Amino acid sequence: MTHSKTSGKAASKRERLANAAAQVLHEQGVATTTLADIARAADVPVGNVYYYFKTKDQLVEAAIDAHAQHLRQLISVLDALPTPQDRLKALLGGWVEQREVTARYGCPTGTLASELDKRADGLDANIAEVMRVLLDWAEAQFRAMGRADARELAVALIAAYQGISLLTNTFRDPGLMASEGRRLERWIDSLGSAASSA
Amino acid sequence: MTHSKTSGKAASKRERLANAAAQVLHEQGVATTTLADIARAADVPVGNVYYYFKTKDQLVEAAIDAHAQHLRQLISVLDALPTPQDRLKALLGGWVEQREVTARYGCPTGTLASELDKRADGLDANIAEVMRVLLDWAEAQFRAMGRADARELAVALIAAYQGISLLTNTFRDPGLMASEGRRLERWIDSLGSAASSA
DNA sequence: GTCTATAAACGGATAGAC
DNA sequence: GTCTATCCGTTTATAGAC
Repeated sequence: MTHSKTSGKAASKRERLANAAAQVLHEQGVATTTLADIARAADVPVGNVYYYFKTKDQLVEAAIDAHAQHLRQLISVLDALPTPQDRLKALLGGWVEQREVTARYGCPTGTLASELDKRADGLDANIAEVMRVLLDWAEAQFRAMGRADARELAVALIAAYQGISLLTNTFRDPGLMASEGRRLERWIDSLGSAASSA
Repeated sequence: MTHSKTSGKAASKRERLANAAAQVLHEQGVATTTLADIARAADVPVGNVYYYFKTKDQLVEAAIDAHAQHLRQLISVLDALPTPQDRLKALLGGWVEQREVTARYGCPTGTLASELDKRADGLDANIAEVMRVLLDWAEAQFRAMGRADARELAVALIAAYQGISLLTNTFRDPGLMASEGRRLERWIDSLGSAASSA
């Protein structure tokens, strides 16, 4: 391999491109984003991009990897918290904190998943994997709370987030995310290890 | 105006194009869909499209109108049912029935909203309006159930649908929609005119 | 009103100089 | 390893014949 994954000093040009791709693809979507857009954001000449990524798809793939990396980091922070309720609520808190960005551009993972599912390339499997990691983590929290229906609850929680992200974005209204965040918090509180109040 | 909105007999070429656009844009997304794709689906020669729609955006707009029309029709059917609970559950039932299509292509309105929000054109306002009609209708049902937090519940319901549509599509798993549909049905049942069990 | 041929623009990708 | 110039396919959109 020609490129070391992480050089000791500043981000390599390859990393700069991957991170720029993650950001610009989130803001503009993959369809409307040109290689020139990404190159400009990374402050790299257009033609030079092809030295690091042979196709646009490889750049999209690198952006997904960047999101996956970010998710792993988030999870490791959450896992330091004492109870599963704390961990889930901290996840919620992060979503609400990001509400302004979400109102403008939607959920980074969700919008990407939505767009990639329409394309022929196999990248949809990559983004599905990222989503599955989050789903599995949430399921583990509900299971730690003693819920037998942990998977269903995890699906409901992530779906609630993806859905409210879409509405927040569609109506450009961060308040929707804030309000739904509070509702979900009450919902988590209401889930003892007992009843199955849907 | 040159074109009558509805000629007595078969769908006009303009209508054929609008309906073909609605379907193909759902299946492929606006970005990857070419005018040639829509023209082929409508069985109209490519160049001729421009006689009816001056730009691709106008065709997208017509597709959104078709979705709005479809929604109004659905609502008028639901409104014939006796109780708000019946009406909401019938809405759920329709979503679950469509789960195979959703697994393949996502929610028609949601995927469109997600994609249009990334584009410079003003079409995002059009699709937001469609979403708002559904939201307002759901709110009216919860209000008829005596809930003071009707708007919040309506947002939660539509968000749940949009979110589970995204997951159903991402994982190509219709079972997710079926399972979440049952959960939401129990949730609606649990909402008396009394407690605010989030 | 309907359709064909083609112009005009754009964007992904490559060749090759430095 | 870095960058410029350019090719080439695709797609939107138009001109104009029928």
